[in-house]
Amino acid sequence: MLPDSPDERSRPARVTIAHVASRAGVSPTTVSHVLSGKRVVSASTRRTVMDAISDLGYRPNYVARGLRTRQSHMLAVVVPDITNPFYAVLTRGLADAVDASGYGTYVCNTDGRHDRERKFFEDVMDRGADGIVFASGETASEITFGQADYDTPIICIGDHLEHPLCDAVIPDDEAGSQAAGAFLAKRGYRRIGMIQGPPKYGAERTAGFRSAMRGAKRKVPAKLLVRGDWTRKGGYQAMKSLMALPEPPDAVFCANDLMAIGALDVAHELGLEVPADLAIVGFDDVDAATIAWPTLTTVRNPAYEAGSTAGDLLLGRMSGRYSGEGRTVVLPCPLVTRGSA
Amino acid sequence: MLPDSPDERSRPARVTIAHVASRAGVSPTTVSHVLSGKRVVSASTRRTVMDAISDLGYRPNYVARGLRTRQSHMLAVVVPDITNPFYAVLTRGLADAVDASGYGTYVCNTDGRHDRERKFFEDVMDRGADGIVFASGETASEITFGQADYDTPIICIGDHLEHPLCDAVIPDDEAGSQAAGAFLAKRGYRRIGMIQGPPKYGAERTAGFRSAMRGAKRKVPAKLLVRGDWTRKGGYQAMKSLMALPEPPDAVFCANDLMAIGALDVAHELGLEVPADLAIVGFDDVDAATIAWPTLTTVRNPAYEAGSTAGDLLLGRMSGRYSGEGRTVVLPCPLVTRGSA
DNA sequence: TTCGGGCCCCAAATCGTTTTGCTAGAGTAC
DNA sequence: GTACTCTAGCAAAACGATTTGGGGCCCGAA
Repeated sequence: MLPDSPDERSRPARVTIAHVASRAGVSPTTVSHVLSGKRVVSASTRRTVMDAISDLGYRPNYVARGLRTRQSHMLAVVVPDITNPFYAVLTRGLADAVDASGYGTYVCNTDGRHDRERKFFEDVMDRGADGIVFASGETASEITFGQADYDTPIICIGDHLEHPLCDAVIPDDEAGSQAAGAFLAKRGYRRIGMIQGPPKYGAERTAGFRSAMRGAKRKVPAKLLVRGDWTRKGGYQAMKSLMALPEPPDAVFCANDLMAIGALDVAHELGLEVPADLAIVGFDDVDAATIAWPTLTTVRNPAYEAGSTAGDLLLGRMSGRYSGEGRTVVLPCPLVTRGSA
Repeated sequence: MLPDSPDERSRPARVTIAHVASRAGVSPTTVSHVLSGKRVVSASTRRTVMDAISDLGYRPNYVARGLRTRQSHMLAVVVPDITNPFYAVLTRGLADAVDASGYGTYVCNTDGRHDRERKFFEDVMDRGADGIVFASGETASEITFGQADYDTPIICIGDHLEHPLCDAVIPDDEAGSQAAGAFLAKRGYRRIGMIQGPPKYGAERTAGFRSAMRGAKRKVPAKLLVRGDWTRKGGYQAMKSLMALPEPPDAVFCANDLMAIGALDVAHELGLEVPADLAIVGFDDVDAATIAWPTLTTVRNPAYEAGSTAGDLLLGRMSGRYSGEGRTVVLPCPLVTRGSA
């Protein structure tokens, strides 16, 4: 079959506001006004215009509009990896919050790399995003945003940022971790250990745990505090080392669910009963927490709420309803008890 | 603290190509040419211009550029729900494939609703997306794209679409399901059942399974073919009904992993040994498949590859390297054997 | 009759690029 | 000196909307 008739000059030019205007016998100005409602036009003219619009199948060109109005009605969300359920849910929360106001979302995966964070930051600025939510790990604050006159609002998730227009929404990691520790203590576990995140990360989770131990008058030997790299495998290895101790723990708080699942793996491997022989608590409450066996007791990290409050904060600034200095909202991280502790 | 000095007219106007030009003592045209390289400019002029650019911190305005060139360097991906790991991974595959070519991705969640599919389709057209990948469930083909002269390339994932510029990438559900069925038969299971998707959905998976049973000379009693709604709970209920049969199955193929996990739930509940008493096979190979206990034998649905081939197809059309009629690439779905069968 | 004031609508400038001719000048060849 | 070809740069017209300062027209009041 041949591609098409060779002479297909016939492709109808895109229909613009000018076509509508000429068909309706009015000026482009008037068409614009019936569309935007920024000035009143008589009912009869409005009808004529509307008819012309639907006859011609006119659709406004957002790019042209954006050039003039300096608004893209697009938000950028910068995350380490959309494949990570936490960020996927966060993104969804954001999208849902702003969808009704006509904002779409543009997603960037940084893999936690600074160069990519920076590149995407510039990319979305140049694209004219109306707002940015920055959730790229804990490294956000290290980004240099340059000294330019950014009047684009920015929200940081999980971290602060020194910038006048920057709001922050942060989960209350410390309180959540404290609740987890207190829960284990109250359940009567004697030797409670923790698998932390890598050095310099997740300090609040460790702090919350320590505070809980202090509150319960429990000593926590240095040997019972080990580190993992957030992955299932890392959790597995860390747990292995804990269980190899002369006096292994009878309960372990893991700084995230993936590592907790790794810890569960070694419990299975060792033939231990969870939670009778060994209790395990995670952090995040990802989907997998209910799929693991036994189901994982964990601290809920409110990804969806984080995304949607970010959206609300952004909406507030973009609409001009709020224009003060940076706000910070902290989200509670409740303990959810299931089978593993 | 007061908002700012009251008279802050001082906000420096955005620096445009004209500023650069005047600072470098050349015309905007020349600046544009050094940036795009579309015409040659002398080395000395180029240097002057580049210096002016970095002195002023000029950054090109993508919106204005897009208006003129009719390119947004943005791709839209329309999925039911980014929260679903399958679509998250697909989106990531797409993003990775096109990132190097300077394309970004705009994500739309339809929740499988036709009205939203349609709305987002128009939205991304009006936004001037350079390409669209449509992965919104199995309903894509029912969308009416209108008769407009869309010269925007579209890729459908998992389904075809009657449109000259539309390519399709579809996973080989049938072959994958057949492999799963054949595997169970070869392992010597006697009564093999299946939990299908809802009516009218996932027909290929059922077909593959039936074909495998025919090939292995196994009869499959109608009672052993039940339906679920893709969810864990649905799988749980379907499995319940299967096990309540006078002659329950000793192996079950589930049309997706979530339902397989639901099936595992009832095995646990009934105290059955998996796979000794009961074998279970899923479809998709989501992350959770390796978290379930025992780990799930399943058929791999290549989400990442689907996304990245979609990206490649798009790149081919957008660059003009290909402009023929709709292509279809089918992706193999290999069986991955783990603990549950 | 004139003036003031609503009501509708229009012309033209603008947003920040890219893309065409076009031209001035410099270098050859005859 | 003429004719021709390059080279390097410029002016101006797009691209498709929004925005703003007017300006007819009509009506009622002075």
